[in-house]
Amino acid sequence: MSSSVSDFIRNRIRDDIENEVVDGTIITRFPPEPNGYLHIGHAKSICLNFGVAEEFGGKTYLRFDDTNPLKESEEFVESIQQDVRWLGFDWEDRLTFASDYFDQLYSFAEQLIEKGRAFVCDLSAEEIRATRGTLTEPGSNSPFRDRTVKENLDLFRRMRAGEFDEGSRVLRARIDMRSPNIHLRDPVLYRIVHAEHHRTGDKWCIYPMYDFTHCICDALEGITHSLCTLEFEDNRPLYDWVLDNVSINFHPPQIEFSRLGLEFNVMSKRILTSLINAGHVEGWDDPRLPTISGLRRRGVPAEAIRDFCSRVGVTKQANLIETNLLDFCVRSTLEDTSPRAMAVVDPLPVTVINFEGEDVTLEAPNHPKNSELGKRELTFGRNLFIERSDFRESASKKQRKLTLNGLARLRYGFIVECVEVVKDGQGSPIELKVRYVPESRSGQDTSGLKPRSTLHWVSATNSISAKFRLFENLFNVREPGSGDPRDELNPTSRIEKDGLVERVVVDDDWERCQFERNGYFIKDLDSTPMKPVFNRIVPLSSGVH
RNA sequence: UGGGGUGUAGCCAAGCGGUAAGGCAGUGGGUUUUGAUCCCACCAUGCGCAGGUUCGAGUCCUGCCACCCCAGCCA
Repeated sequence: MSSSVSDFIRNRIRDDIENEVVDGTIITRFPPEPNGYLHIGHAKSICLNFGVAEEFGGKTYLRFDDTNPLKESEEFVESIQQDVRWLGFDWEDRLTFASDYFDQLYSFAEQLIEKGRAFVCDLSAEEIRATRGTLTEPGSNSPFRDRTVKENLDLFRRMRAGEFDEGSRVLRARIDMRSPNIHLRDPVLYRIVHAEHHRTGDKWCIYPMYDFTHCICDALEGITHSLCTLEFEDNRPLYDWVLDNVSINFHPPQIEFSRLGLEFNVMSKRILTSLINAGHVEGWDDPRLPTISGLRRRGVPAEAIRDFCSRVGVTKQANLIETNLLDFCVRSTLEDTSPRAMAVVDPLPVTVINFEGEDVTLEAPNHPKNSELGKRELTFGRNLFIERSDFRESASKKQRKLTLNGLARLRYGFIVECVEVVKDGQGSPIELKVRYVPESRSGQDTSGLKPRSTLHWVSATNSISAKFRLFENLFNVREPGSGDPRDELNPTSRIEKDGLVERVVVDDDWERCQFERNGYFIKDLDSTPMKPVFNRIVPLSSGVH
């Protein structure tokens, strides 16, 4: 029941329990609008809401805030549920929609009218804007502000009945056009939208606004702590006003925290959508995107995202988290559990000139520490491949390269000495001729040689060709989103390589694994039986600087 | 220039009047057949700035400065 995590929200809840300001269990909610896919910023909110409830023995609702039929769809409702579930959270039977409450919401609106706290306004959107005032000047009252209750009720019912055109009338709260808080200047509560709603169809042609809906839904569901992001701070007085002026005997406190910022990434649905539409990325699940579906396809485990969210913490401070923290979380959840294999992303052919006859079968553990992950066989023969970048004709002792006339250990195999470099017309190596040291076999090495580098490799007989996708930041500016995306995008955010992978990885359909020295990879859904495709989830951390 | 917020290390973040936790990053070292992992050590005389109160201030008071959010019939 007590938690190791501590932040101002959990402290507040702990106090509320102690001081008995809440009775019964803690109830939270995650309330997305189904107008896009979830991203890692939502994950922060999901981990907070579900996490808090879990820690205090409470419950969490998944509530879709579906009050704007123009932007919402079933596709998003489904993907959001999938993402929340994948992240490891369970709302059980507490799946709700703001649209479930449309009837109740409507009668609360009539209540407001009856109390003289709301009125039907015939001003156009432009006129409302013009009379709202500015940040420094007060607004002015609508000429329709003092209509009688009877007239307001009649008009509002006719709005609902579909007698009026979109934009011709709205229901407004009657608060204070001179309030320094612009949200309190007679905010719109209902607007006319003649559109099909993904759940309620054509039952309604008037739809409640967020400020009217959210607080009432919270109250009806008995949400004990309504957690939202900082930009809603100015909405809080309106949240409270609505609940104070409607007959509901429950009033959740709204508590705001700062949204997640991740450097070199954008969370804005608008920008994400435009990146997809402009073809800069391939869809909501592009592995370069910070969307949950993108991270999942990238290979990031849900556990790593949860760990990340907990390490980031919850405060009111604006933040821009470094990507290295996410990378760290990914590596540390993968380190102990991922089997190892070898893949050569950019192959350089190697001929073992003193090797004759049948291939030698070697054995390699699938994990250097965790023997439960088993072992596999490698075959060593005359034709091998190493990473092109692992060879240099000459290199300093610091650089762990195979050099001409130098030695290197082929991991779990033999020590080889490079005796000749075959080059193309441009002078770049196209083949290495090496001699292996027969008595240097891994595990029974009697050669006495101590080469300073160990290289990963594959043999022609036990590898198959594969595509590797290596990712970098999608953007090359820390805080993108302000300029033209084309100037901010990283042109090398996705690099594709044709290489080779140990065939056991494909044959046995390994899920995620570490290709030694290259990073953690996962098989992508673009794979075909002939050509597997691997996404690099994250490279290994590099000790060289 | 109105209102609402936020300022503690490169990035996060504890701290609740008693002498600056922790994580990531970084640096140095050890182990290592992955430049991985793991282990050890180092990393703020300093808490936006300036005053004040106090035996004692990141914590209280006053003034200033910087940054973020708000003028949708979006959420």
